[in-house]
Amino acid sequence: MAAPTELAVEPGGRHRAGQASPPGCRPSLSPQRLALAAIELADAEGLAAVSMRRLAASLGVGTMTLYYHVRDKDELLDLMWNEFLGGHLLEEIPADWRAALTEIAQRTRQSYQRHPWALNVAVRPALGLNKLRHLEQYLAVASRITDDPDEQVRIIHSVSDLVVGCTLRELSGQAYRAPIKRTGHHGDGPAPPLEPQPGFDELVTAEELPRLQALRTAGCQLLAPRFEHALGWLLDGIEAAHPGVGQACPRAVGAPAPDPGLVGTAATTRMLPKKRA
Amino acid sequence: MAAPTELAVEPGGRHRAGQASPPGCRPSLSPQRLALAAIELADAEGLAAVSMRRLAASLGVGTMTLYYHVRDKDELLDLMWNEFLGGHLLEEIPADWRAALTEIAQRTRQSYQRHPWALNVAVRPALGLNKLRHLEQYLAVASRITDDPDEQVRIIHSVSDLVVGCTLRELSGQAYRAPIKRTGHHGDGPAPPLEPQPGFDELVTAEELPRLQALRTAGCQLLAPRFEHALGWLLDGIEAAHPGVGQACPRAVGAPAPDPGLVGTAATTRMLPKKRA
DNA sequence: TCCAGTCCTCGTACGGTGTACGACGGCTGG
DNA sequence: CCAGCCGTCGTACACCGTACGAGGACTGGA
Repeated sequence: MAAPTELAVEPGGRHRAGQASPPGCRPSLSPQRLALAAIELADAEGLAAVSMRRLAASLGVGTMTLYYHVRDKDELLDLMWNEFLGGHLLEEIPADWRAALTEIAQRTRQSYQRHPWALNVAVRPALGLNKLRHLEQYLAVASRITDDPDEQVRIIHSVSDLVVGCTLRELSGQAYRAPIKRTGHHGDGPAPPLEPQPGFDELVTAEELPRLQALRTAGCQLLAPRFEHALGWLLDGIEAAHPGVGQACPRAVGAPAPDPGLVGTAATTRMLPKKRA
Repeated sequence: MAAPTELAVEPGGRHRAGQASPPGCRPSLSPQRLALAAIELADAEGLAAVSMRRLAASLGVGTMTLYYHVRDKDELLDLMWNEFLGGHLLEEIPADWRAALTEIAQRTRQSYQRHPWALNVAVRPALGLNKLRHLEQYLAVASRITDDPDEQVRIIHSVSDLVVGCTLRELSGQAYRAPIKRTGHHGDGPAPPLEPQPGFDELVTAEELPRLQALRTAGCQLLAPRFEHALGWLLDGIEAAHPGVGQACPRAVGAPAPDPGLVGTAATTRMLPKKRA
């Protein structure tokens, strides 16, 4: 469950899966199936549980079988990352640029929260097809704000950086408050309100940290989510830097809106090569 | 070299290192020394090279000796993280709040760039003393913008989130362009200008990604740094949300400015407990 | 002087990991 | 019938984190 993209997987192993599926069409192994199974594992038991042995076992095959479909564990992670990115592509992009950027950001955020392991994989640079699709969607919005390509890129990066940074912080925070036994449920409940750290008091009472102390006595919670505030400020800044953008809403631009079939079909496409072994 | 904080380490092992050093004062093992050695290792050969065996070897002791000073490898990572954070505390906080936030952000950024492994450790929630000091410095600035503690926290988070997100993206980008042999040098040279991905063209020429294609033909580089733009926008938004802050610069507030001695002395202090074994 | 106790070190061993190598069966085309 | 590929997988190796317990150095009290 909770696989980011649900789609029929065409068989065909290592070399060029482009052809039509052979008649005996059972859903044998494939990079995508590997990725989906690995994601399921990571969602359920954390990224550390994704070992080649466990993944193979969960697929009912021998360990080394995986290495026929995947060069590395790194490549497996790349595939997971690509699949993850495909999971939060928008079907339709809102006409208003603020709404659009907000929607993309929040979808991404939710996706990270559903698949916390993705943050540990995010360091990986692999530029997969879905990453490009994601960028394309961002670009569709940014191009309504400015015509300068460099500026478009700056806008996109600033928003997506904020998303990643904020989500990373939030997830480490809630990783704290559930220090052990990270079973499947991550965001259940609205999170306990107070600063949960035991022994927090001893450290903060140090006369060295007056403002933190004041914050604590004020009952302020350090881990409050409030991502929207930050994004709002950033968008305000962007808007101020690009006058004459706010009102002239140029109707719903024909969003690329990748038809669901396409998203899946080409997803088996090899990631871009990373090592030239 | 390049250890974030350089300071005399007092000996004394597991239980309460508070007392004065015994006469025979050779700099034996200590959590701090472990952390510093581990950081040196991680700087030189990446986080993956930091194994208990290698760390022990680099210190000239047996592997299991480490476990007398550290409960876990996790605790070692916590110590590294704490030491890392201590490495970019400001000695003096600029009077102007924009300059102050910018300086904190950039110092943090540079620190991440010097120690890229820290981003992989950043998922860890451990609230060490240096983390609190870092927060305190942020708070010293945020309290000049608003009196609302919750708003202060929101401001701090938004800035630091942007820093983390941006740095994470940049480092993965340059991790790409130096795919193998990640030796010590990370940011040498201004980075090659063009989109370096081999095979990038094949993917982008897909008619599915028109805007990316346009971007590429426009010669725009996707991995341009330009962190300052994003931060500028964010600060603009914050400033706009808090009118009457920009000009009334209330002189150089007496920054906590932890005297260098203090920063070091207490740094051996145990991290806050994470697992309640 | 002896002994008990604490601090610190470390060798060994166990179960886990990623993966190189080569063997093996089944299918297909000549 | 047979060569050759596709896909599978067992074994082995080096490395990892760490539980366990032995042992040495040094202390303070008897």
